Amino acid sequence: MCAFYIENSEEHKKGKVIKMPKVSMYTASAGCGKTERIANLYVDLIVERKALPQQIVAITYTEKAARELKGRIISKARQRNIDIMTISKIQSSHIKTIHSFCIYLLRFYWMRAKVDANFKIVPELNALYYKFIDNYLSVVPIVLDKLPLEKFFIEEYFHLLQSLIEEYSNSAKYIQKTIPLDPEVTYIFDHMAEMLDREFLREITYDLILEKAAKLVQIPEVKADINSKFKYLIVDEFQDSNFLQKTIFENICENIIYVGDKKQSIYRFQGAEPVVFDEAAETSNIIYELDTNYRTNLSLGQKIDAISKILFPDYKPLKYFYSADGFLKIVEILNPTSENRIINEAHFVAKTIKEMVENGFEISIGGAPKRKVKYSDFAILSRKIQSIAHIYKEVFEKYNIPLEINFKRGLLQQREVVPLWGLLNVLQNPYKKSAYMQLLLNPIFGVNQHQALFSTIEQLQDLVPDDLKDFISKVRENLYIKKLSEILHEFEELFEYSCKVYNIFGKPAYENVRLFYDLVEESESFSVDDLEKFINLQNEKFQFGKSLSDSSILMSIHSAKGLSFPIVFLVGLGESTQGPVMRNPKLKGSYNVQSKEYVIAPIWMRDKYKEVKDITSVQDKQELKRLFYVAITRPMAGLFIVNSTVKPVGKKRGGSKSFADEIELSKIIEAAKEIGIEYEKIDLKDNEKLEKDFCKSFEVHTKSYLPTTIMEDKFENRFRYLSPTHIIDFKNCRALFAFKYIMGLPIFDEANTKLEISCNAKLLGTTVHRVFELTSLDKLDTLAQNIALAMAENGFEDENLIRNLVYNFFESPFVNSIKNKVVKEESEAPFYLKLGDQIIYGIIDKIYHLPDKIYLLDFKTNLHFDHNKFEMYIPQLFIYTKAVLEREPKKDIHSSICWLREGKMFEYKMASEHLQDVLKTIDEIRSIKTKGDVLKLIEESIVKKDCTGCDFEFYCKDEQNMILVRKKLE
DNA sequence: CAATAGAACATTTTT
DNA sequence: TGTTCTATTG
Repeated sequence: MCAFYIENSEEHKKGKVIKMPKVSMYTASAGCGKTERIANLYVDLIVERKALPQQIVAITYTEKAARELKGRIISKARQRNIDIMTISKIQSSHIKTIHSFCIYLLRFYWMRAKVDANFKIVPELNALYYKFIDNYLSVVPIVLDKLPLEKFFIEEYFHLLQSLIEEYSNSAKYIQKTIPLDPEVTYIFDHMAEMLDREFLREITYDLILEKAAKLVQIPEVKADINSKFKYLIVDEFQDSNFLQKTIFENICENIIYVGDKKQSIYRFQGAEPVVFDEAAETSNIIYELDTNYRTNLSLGQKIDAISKILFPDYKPLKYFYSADGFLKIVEILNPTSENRIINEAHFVAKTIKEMVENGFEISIGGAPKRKVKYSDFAILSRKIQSIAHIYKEVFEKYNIPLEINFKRGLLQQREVVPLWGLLNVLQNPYKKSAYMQLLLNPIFGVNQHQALFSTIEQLQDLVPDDLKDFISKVRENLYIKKLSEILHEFEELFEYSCKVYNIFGKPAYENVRLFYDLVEESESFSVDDLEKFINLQNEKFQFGKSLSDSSILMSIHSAKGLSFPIVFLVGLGESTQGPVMRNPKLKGSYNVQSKEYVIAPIWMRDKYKEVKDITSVQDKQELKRLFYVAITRPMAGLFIVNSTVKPVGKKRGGSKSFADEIELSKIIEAAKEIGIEYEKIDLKDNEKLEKDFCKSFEVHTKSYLPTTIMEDKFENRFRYLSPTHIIDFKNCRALFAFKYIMGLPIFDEANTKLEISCNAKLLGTTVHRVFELTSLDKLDTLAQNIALAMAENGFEDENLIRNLVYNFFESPFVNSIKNKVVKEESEAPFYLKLGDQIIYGIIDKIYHLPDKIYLLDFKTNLHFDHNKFEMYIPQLFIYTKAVLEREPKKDIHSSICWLREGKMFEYKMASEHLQDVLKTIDEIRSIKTKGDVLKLIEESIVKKDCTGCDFEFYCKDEQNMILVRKKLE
């Protein structure tokens, strides 16, 4: 059993009486007034004095939904004459997304949740996970045996780690239900859960927020405290919850109200399953079914009902409150070639909207009398938005129809747009490091992450290609005089940026870049700040529900959820549903509805793996149907379903299925006549003119001007960056170097004792280093506090040991002599050093700057001093000294290693033979090019070495293992 | 009828 | 680079 399993509810029942929350549930099809009902429930609770605003938690899944719900509740409260004090309480109450509520809980109970109180949210914690699994696999390597050996070992190894991380995070969402079929995988997951539990993380992912919160609310004392705070929990769009979120809900308070619609569950990529909804329904005390639709007009509603019946066999038709007229039309566009498929679709949509507005087409919405349509009555919804946004923008411009595009969140964060954003920032802020990184760290400018990370601002400036450097300094001269769009235009002319993007990232990325250019032009801004404001405003405009001008809107189906529009065009049905192709992951998981388990199968269990994969693909297809359902239930008065396809030339072979294929649109078309749905087929033959017109402004250069940045030889790339440890290890033992850094072999230990010692040693090291990081010489009085903090963070318990080591340093004569002279202090200072072609990076524990001198210190916690060991560290000391010398050439630099056990410091004297030695070692490392070289390295090294105590002696000593190693290197 | 060869396809959604 | 479909082969 995994450590993250929560106690089984059976045991709960047998043991002490645990109060289960009282659950009521509202299930409501689209348009049946869910939000309205929630707002009423909320206000009722307050009016009837059942709870205060601060005692009610209302949860949604998107920020937009949270804002909207809060707005609704407040306006309801005003209507009901609730006093202004209470309304202001509502303003600041817990009406928020599940994530922001959990963030609140974690920060409030940070000690119990074991997170740093000021944790930051980051996209991924892969480095941490890698470290954990790596530790584990070095102890129990059975999993590794299951990897196929045909590929070079290290690749397979990293691929395995990646899959483990991925599936570990996924499975955490299926609390109580995860079954890794392979016992070894179970153990690894256990290990990871344990490690994550121990750390006081300073950075945390969205998924981890929920995991940590789920664990937190199950701690009895915490639960009691939370329960005393909150009386009611209301969850909107409950169908989008996963098991983990449900667990959190069940521990917050005694009264839960779930509101949702199973048919609208479209967040499987976040672990939401319709089954979560079913389960909650089973345990709820009462289920209310809302079946009167207040959104859609009767005649349209009935047609949507008929289609829904085809999608979901057990679908029940609704009652419709408004009986005004409505229409539903399916249009199929048959294109001669795939080239203009989307463009033609956009033309059809634009043309239809134009005609309807100009002809004064009349609609009635929400029971109001008939009125003429305007542009803002139309919404265009698509499953994929970013690949079509630009095309729609251009086409609608031609028809002179204002179109708002509900941008994919973070166009500015798209990898192809980031360099442009970086460029604009670089122009205005010559000393902003992050701007240079945005500009350079991508395949277009080809600067490596490591290289930039350890560079100073000057070095970064040097990494800018010469022609771009010239461009930047030229543009800076008339900054704020030229519009940003003009600057970008020149940039594009000069560097053909969009063409490069097209060649590297493909068409959708290219279109994003054009979209960005268009936006910049539209904004007419002169400064980055203005541009940013403009783009944010574009986003905001729609997020608050009402557009300011009379314009149609294009948005994704996902973001249209919960919204309604007078007339909807559902487009993009002809787009393929095939996703990006990747290597098969080593583990795959899926929720098995029959067995009610989330099953994780490794690739080495071939049959099970296939089974799991099949389940996933079936569920993916079901979700597409729900997505289609969400789209067709948005309109109030009219719906166009547009499917733009390519006429098959001859017989079709292979390929992917489109959205329309997957939801079996053909079945719906078959039944169209019977239902009374209008159907039109547009067979395009001579739409040549549109194509030509469009392509002129859309020409794509195909020639690539990029140098190839990827070197042929993998080893070349691997050792472009070396750390001092690499060099020390290589000098020490070549076999160790090969095992550790080239082959990525795990470390074995026959007895656990050795492991425990080394584990403790590592822990001691990180704890002590953390104390040194926290403590600066001018604030020595915080030392005791820092020790306590570091120990809590790392879960290290031997306080005496830590104190000894730390005081050995801080009470040393050295510290006393410099204490009052230090002008600047740096901890864990990263550096980057270039020796010829070689880039070396490393981290210096401590740097003390005195007016005329600089002291570099490296702390050793575990080793006792002897002279040989000092010799061993000479390359490291040389590199440190050299790196700092380059930064501060005029100062006198003293580098030392500080053995904390004895409190002894040993100073290094720079010598030219040390440079020669390092260069020689680098040369040797860089000359390793083939597997044969690696093998030679190992064989030569083994003969002459005594390996006692080495982490890798397991390999060298055992002939059987050596046979395996040789086989891998053949 | 079953097995196999080979061609065609393609980058999403959100906190 | 894996999947999925069609055409071909035995």
